[in-house]
Amino acid sequence: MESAERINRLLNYKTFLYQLRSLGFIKVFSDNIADALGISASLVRKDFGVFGIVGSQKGGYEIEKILEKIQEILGKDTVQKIIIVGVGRIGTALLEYKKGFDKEGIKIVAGFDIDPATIDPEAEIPVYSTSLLYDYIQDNHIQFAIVSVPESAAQQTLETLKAAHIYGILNFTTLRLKNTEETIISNINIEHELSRLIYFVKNR
Amino acid sequence: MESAERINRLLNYKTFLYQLRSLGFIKVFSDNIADALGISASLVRKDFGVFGIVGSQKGGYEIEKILEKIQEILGKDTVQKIIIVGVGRIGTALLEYKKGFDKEGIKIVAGFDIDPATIDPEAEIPVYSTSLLYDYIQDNHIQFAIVSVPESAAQQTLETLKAAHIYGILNFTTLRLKNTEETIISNINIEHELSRLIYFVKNR
DNA sequence: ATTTTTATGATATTTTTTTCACATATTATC
DNA sequence: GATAATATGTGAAAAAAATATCATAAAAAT
Repeated sequence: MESAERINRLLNYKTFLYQLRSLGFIKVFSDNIADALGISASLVRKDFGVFGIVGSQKGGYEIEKILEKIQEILGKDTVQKIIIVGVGRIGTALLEYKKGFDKEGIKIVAGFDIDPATIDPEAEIPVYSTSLLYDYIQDNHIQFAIVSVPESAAQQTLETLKAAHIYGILNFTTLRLKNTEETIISNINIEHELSRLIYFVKNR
Repeated sequence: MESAERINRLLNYKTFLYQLRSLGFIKVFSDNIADALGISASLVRKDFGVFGIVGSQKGGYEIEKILEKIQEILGKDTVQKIIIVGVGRIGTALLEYKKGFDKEGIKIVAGFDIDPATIDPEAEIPVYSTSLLYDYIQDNHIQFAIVSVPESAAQQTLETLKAAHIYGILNFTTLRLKNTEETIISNINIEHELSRLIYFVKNR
């Protein structure tokens, strides 16, 4: 399995190459990508080598071919069903990302909330009571969840998800739980991001 | 200057030690921290060494002392003023983080939006018209901005911020601009986070 | 007071990641 | 068709990051 950093770069390649393609480009050189992302060309080539992306000597790489390969690596052939637990501000914002997610084979299939005013099982993306969370996961074989509940509900929510043997959690709460044998937890911490940014600006 | 990874760990140490302290702990061993964060104890000690955090042999580290040192390293003695450009779902969610940010010396001083319905200069955190953005930055010596505008406004917004010589940008749009001499841009891409999570679950 | 225990801190080792360098293949030019 | 130009792909080298090892100091036990 590849390192997190390498997968990050792969995603960055993808984003950049989508842009290039939309500008009408057909081919690209490792140098172009390197300049755009601020890394070295040899690292781009090494990544491509690792992922089995081949170009032609002197002719560079075909954008279309790279993108196909990347989608294959990321397993974007199968649609992944995701639920959102906690349909507050952030949860709602994510529900609205729908279109962008769909394009990438990520399908948000339901939301869960305790607030009766938020619950709406008839919506395009239905929002159910959190009390149904565990059973929904079981019945629909859900593998991924985004958690955007308030601090106070975080522990309970994460425990429920683990108990339901969910495979991956994108955690927006500040509570940090460790990965288990079954569940990978990816934490997003805006405050950390800001603090880091401030640190690097100050120590530039 | 330290690596991004090391600063990340420092922030993780901070979060974990806050938790420990709130549980009544006074001292901590490198082993405890290592176990909690899933890294090795020697890495914790190496980090501490680099940052000038010292413990006592056999006695471990004083939590209070570590936390003081971390705050010092992160420059949390001075309050940083931040603005939010784009007060939609995500922008509003961030405005509501206020309390958590304040605690960390991060002060959101204003929002900016083009929607007249959102503009409210009298609110606790005032929301102004985006047309005032450039002048506000100049007049108030703002160094940091969070950008959470829709895709269509991203390019324009980021250009304005760069032109206003802002030092750091936390970018929630999918547009990726490179750092300039003056401005560090930190990109947050939820779709990438999800894709990475899915990749690691699938290739576990 | 002496011995034992144990956690730090520094150094050495190992592992991982990135860069360098160049042979090779492919396209363009003459 | 031969020659020149140039971008890939790869294996070696360098750099960076993480881990292991262990002497030492400090607390606890005897």
